[in-house]
Amino acid sequence: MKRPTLEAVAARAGVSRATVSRVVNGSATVNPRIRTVVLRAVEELGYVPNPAARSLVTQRTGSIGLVVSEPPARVFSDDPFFSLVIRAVSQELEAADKQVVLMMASSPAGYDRVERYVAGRHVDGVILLSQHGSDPLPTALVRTGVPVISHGRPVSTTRPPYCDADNVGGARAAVEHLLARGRRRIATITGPVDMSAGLDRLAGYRELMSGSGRRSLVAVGDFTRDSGVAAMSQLLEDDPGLDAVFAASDLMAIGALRALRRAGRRVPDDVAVVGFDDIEAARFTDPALTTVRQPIAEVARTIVRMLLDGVEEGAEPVVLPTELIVRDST
Amino acid sequence: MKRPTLEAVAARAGVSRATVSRVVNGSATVNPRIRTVVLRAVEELGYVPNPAARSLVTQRTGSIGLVVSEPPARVFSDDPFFSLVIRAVSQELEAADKQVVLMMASSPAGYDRVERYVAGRHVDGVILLSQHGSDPLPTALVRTGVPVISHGRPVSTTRPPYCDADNVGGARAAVEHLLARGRRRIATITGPVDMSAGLDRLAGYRELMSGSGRRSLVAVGDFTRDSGVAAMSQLLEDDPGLDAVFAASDLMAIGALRALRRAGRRVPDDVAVVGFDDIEAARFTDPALTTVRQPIAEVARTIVRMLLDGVEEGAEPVVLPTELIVRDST
DNA sequence: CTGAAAGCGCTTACAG
DNA sequence: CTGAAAGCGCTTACAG
Repeated sequence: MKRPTLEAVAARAGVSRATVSRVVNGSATVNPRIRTVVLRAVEELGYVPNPAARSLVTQRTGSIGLVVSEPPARVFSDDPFFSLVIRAVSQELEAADKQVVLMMASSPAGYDRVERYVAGRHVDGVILLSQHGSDPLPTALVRTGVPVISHGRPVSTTRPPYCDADNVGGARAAVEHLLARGRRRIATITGPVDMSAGLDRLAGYRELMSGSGRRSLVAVGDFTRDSGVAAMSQLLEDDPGLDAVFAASDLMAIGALRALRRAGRRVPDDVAVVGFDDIEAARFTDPALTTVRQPIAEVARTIVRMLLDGVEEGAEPVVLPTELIVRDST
Repeated sequence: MKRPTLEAVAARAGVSRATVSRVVNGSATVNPRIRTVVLRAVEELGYVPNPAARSLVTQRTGSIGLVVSEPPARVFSDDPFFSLVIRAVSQELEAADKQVVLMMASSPAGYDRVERYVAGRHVDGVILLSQHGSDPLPTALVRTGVPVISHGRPVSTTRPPYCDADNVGGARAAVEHLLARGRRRIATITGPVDMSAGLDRLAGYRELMSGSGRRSLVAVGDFTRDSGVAAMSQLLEDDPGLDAVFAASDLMAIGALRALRRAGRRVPDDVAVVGFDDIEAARFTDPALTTVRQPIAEVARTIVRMLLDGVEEGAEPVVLPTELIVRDST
């Protein structure tokens, strides 16, 4: 069962290959009568254009690479954030009739593979997700000449254009809220300190703390629940009198809740807890979690638009506002 | 900045295009000395093969489509199960040096788009995830002639080869455990009844209940937390004396825990709860959740192997064992 | 082991 | 508006 080619359709319709090509690609300059005949032939033969042949001549593929730069053990691990981002991005891309090629990279071999793939022009553009400080990919990919947009502020020396949520502002709002609630000894559990989301949320916290003349109390986490448990236990040991904690992710906040429960602290009576992300699970904790919501879909939409609009290196980044969602944990 | 072609490399190395092609593709029949020269030229020019040209002649693309057939609102919503599966599958695929094209389909337009893409031979094979009863995609994709393997038992009339976890056995083990713990009025919260995972887990429950001469007590859910809350409330209304519930997903079990808490029932004292999946969150509920673990990575590995081995329609399905993980909720 | 040549299936100036 | 023809960048029998 060989697939019919343009040639076959042309023969059947009694026209040239060029004409069939024009009809298939929706060119305006085709006689309506002929168009109808060609369309019928396409239909009858079940013709579907060969994408390889097409992109060989057009030099475009219609695909966009979504590069997730993470230890594979974590990427999708259990963190809904990535999932939500990936869904939002791919939805936007498909609305623009682009296919999404999902690439995970987490090892030198993985970086190589992704770089080769992009350099080989398998994709017309790349969206970079979740980069860490040591990540060689932003630089390598920008060097291929393929358009690159970063999801989240890049930490690499190469700075592709990016869109991000307002992490600093969100953290600020969280701490402000805690202060307004009368909390005085406010700790934070940070994200990975080699990622901009981790860094920026910490910066927002520190800014407000030092601005109000208070001492920072910091424990480092990595966005996972388990790290939230460990960090909270550590904080309790460092300052048993703390009365609030701002966790840089909801997952870590969930871990913190568990550590607090184990330590016999009541939330929010003894310790208030604020998370970040507003994943669905935040509504299901006991007590329900106060958290900072990110405009995930909007960031995705913006990134796709930037990529399709051909935004160049050096362009102004776009930073979208976050929103504090107050529930029962504060 | 034009990309160098095979031609350019050949010129630089002083050999024919055919020879360069052989070297690049690792053909054994090349004089080692020549190979070295060619490799140097490739290096100096930064040559990367053009995939479109290559696949135009080889008729292969090196890509595998991962088709997720779900309302976009749910796919990645907050359910880590999909994420875990997608990660596992793409890891296996990349180990086999295949690229992963992620395709979400949830509307007639989406189905069409996916079908055209596959029919256009953008991919060498397709893995089908999460089909619902009314899903036209299995049939449409099988008809394209592209190899299709299903993740999970298909519910369509067309039956592509598949690999699945032992859903029936897992449900059976959950109910057996509940019976062994002395529970007598055991309810279940089902998954969507147009999906095989929902159907099979319900079948396992029913089988054991009727086998032990008990009446089934069923509420329908859709795998989400919210549906777990609603279903549990319903069950409590239907039979206030129930002493156990088997939820067909951990997320629904989490919802059930919340509904039970609200209703003033203690877990496990008044009501024992068992989930299904063993996602990470199951360790963080209060009390920690007893659940049925699925071999997600193993299923993924098997599916990829089946696809690459060219398993044909009509082949024996592979069903992998599940395992009961006992924690504090029973 | 190597090269000349055909051919994969399209698109797109260029004429007419 | 339509067609003949060149060309996109590879791979692979086929000779030698």
